[in-house]
Amino acid sequence: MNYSKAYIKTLKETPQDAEVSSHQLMIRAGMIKKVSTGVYTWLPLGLRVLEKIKSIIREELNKKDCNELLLPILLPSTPWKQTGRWTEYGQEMFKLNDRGQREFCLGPTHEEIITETAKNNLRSYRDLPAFLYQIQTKFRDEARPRFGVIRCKEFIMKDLYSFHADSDSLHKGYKDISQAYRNIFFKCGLNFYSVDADNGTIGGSFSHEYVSESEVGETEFAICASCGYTATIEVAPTAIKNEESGTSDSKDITEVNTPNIKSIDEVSKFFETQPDKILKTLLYADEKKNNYLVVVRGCDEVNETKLRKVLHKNLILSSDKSLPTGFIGPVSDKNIPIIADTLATGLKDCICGAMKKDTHFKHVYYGKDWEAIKVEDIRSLNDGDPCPNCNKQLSIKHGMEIGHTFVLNDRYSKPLKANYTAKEGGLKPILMGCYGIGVTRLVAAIIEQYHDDKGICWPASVAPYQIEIIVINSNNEKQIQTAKNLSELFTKDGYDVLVDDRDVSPGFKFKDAELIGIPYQITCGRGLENNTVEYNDRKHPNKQEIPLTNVTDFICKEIEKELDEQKRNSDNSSI
RNA sequence: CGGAGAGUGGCGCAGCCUGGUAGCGCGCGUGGUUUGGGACCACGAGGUCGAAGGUUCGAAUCCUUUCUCUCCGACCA
Repeated sequence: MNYSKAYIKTLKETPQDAEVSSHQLMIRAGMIKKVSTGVYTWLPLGLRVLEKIKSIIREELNKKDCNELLLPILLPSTPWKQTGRWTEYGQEMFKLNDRGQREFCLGPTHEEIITETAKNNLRSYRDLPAFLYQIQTKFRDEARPRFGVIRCKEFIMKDLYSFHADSDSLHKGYKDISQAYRNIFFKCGLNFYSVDADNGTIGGSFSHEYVSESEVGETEFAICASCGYTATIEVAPTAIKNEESGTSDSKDITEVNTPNIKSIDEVSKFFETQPDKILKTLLYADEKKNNYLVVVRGCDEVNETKLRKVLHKNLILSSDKSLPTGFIGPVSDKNIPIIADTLATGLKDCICGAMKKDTHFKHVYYGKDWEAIKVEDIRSLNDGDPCPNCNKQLSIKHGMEIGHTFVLNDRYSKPLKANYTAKEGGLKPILMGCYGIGVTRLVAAIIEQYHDDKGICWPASVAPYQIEIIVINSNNEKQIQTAKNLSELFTKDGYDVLVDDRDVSPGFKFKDAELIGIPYQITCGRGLENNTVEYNDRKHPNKQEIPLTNVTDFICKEIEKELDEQKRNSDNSSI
């Protein structure tokens, strides 16, 4: 492809409404264009990367006997009502009616429809297991889309569903797909972790999140350097034990005037103590506006996923202003049910808000001064907490969720009556697993890991073009002709080549090449007088003159070397 | 949904406080000079200042309403 014919419009200046580097670079490199908040057009350069990633996914899944199909985006409400998710999914779902007032949604995910589709064809244990997947656009009415294509209202996802006769087969399938996922992410060049995760509203028994390491990620996870334990912060259990509690040496609860001392920070300074001697109390409410006081230690944060599991319902932080914000505490006559974190109930002689403006209590003891209706692990782990597996120190990292796998069991097959005839006769619900990869998000994840201050540095496996040939002077016949010849040779070898033949100054071409990040670069310029071209590697810049006769061999070897390395990574990662 | 901020040629911004007919850089077009790090000269095109209403002789500027966008939080298979 000649650059002069390519629809690649780069931007010199960083767009104002892009915050994270992948977003800025995707816009500057002309990969995407925003249409509305959380809705993007994929321009030709971006689309090329998307297609490369899709090919990698297809290649790895097809190896595992997965079958690609394409489900509709427009989905009727009926199966969603049968599984209960028509209401359970909530405001995230785009709903609409047709002219006959029949209800539809734009598919946010496809468990219901795939189960409906598959059940008619999977009638016997002889048909199982089966693996079906699609690469399809999903729609979610995100409350707050952000970070470019990382969190969107419309995005492309690869979703795979597996169908099994028994639990052994399901777990074998799950493991197989996990291996395929590792291969896919390694081939994309990513550093990633597979971590224990929460099932959310999808249901089922257990799940893993695939998280690419990145500062902008919205997933927080704990990792143990010593035993390899990994889990998202939502599910990682607290492994700290309470000391023996007791009130034998207790002092009497005392009211203290604390004018305008509200935050945990201010309270700990005022009392000259540490946050772990203070009770942090937050007011939560359920959907019916029933209030709950949630109590953790001052040094901890409430984990709302854990909290949801304790009460089996969704709680949200209340904006009710009737309680004195900053002075809320569990010691009161208000009769609001209290959910307490285990560690909070272990504190002796601690400080808490007195439910009265500008007042705190000191010498507060659990059991004597306050009690909770539930005492459970409802805090998020902190950096340095002990590992639940080996008790060594955990660290907390940030990452981006790029894939998620779930064991669903009969969560969907049962309500949708997807049954098969078992070997010993009789109908049984098909057991299912589902496995997602955020395809559009992967592009951003890769850029987050592969960029510098000049632009993107694509891994060869997903680069829109593997090779860029820069013609210094597009009026120089020899330079143009050499570029053309080289391009044909590389193309014949199966590589994608971009030839910058534009009549602009050389600096312009170099800057653009760096920005769009083509991994291997050849410059046809002054060296041609001695029959050499200049070679450069985007990721490890090191310009060198190479004789024209060697250049194709040289570059092909460099590319193969990079691809082999990624392949070795995935071969070594068997689980 | 709560808090904060922003809408002025394709992009990035100034002008607004203190009302008087819209400006800069980049990009774009034409001609010319250039050709190894976003070149130079000349000429040129392009904006009902997000929208509606109001105050005023006069509104990008002041007031009201509204829409859109960004950031922090809430929410998020």
